[in-house]
Amino acid sequence: MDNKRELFQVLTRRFGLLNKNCCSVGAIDISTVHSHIIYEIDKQHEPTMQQIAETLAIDVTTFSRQIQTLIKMELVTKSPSLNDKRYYVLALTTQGKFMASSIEASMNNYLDEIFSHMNEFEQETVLRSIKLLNNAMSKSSVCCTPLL
Amino acid sequence: MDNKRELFQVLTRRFGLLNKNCCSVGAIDISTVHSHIIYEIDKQHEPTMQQIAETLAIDVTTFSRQIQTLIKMELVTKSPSLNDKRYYVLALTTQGKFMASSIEASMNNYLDEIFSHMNEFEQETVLRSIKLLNNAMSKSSVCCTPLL
DNA sequence: AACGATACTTGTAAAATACAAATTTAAAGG
DNA sequence: CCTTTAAATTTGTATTTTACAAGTATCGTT
Repeated sequence: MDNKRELFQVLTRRFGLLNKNCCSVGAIDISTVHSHIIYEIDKQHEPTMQQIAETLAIDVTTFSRQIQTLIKMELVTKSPSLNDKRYYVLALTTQGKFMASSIEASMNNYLDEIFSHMNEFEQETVLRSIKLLNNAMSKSSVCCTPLL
Repeated sequence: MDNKRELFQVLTRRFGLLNKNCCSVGAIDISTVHSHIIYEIDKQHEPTMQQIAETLAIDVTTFSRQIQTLIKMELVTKSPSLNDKRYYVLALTTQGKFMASSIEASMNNYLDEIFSHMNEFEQETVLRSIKLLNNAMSKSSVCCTPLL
């Protein structure tokens, strides 16, 4: 009964696809990575570059250029911190916030649709299990170390 | 209690990391995509280029070059089908099979380690839930359409 | 004021991606 | 049997993504 790996392999792919399909809002099309960046900037309180890069386990130099792109797209702003000019504080523009909530909405739609193929009890079980799994992964040493 | 999205967001990232970390076997370092390709070639019976590309939802032209790389690395072979010369049949070399089973082993280690942070009952529940989720996703229209 | 440490950016070069167009082979229609 | 159409794969080209090494600017400590 050790098809654990197979289950995870398929699930991983599906998640990848879900994230890929998630992010066309209106005319603007956004990459998976960008959507994760926007998600985190929205979630964290006055995050700096490094904070987001670390949360997402992205190389800082790569991240620096990704932010440049997002700024050009007018979704994100980057302002030098007043206390310490080495830091930059990231924030979403109005358009960026709109994008974030659009993605949130479509992602919720996707998930609701997926969950609609299960009964009430199964839905509960699955959600609880994902929490368990997340928890176990956060305790694990082999993965996920750079993540919160 | 609708943190469904958040749960999935984090889980997606962790899966990504797990896959990233999975694939250094000996001196050879392999990308996430390549490991998925090797996994599928190993799993499917005499698969063609298009079959694998479709299973993994990778653009065929991109896939063509990825296979070229894997052939150069001597992990994969590509032989023209006898029935229909338009097709190529993909297979793993001895080295490729070794790579596949090495990744399999290290992936199982990772998963076991993660599961070790849960009790017997939780482990059962989580596994069952992942099956449920996979199943629900396969029925869904919003994601995963190109996947089996 | 000088030192190293920290946050971030650029130089550069490799790899990944995808659209359009080409190539080869097979199947179908007349 | 020949022509046309379709299918599987490759190349041309151009963009994007990535990451290491090295750079710049600022801070804290002494």
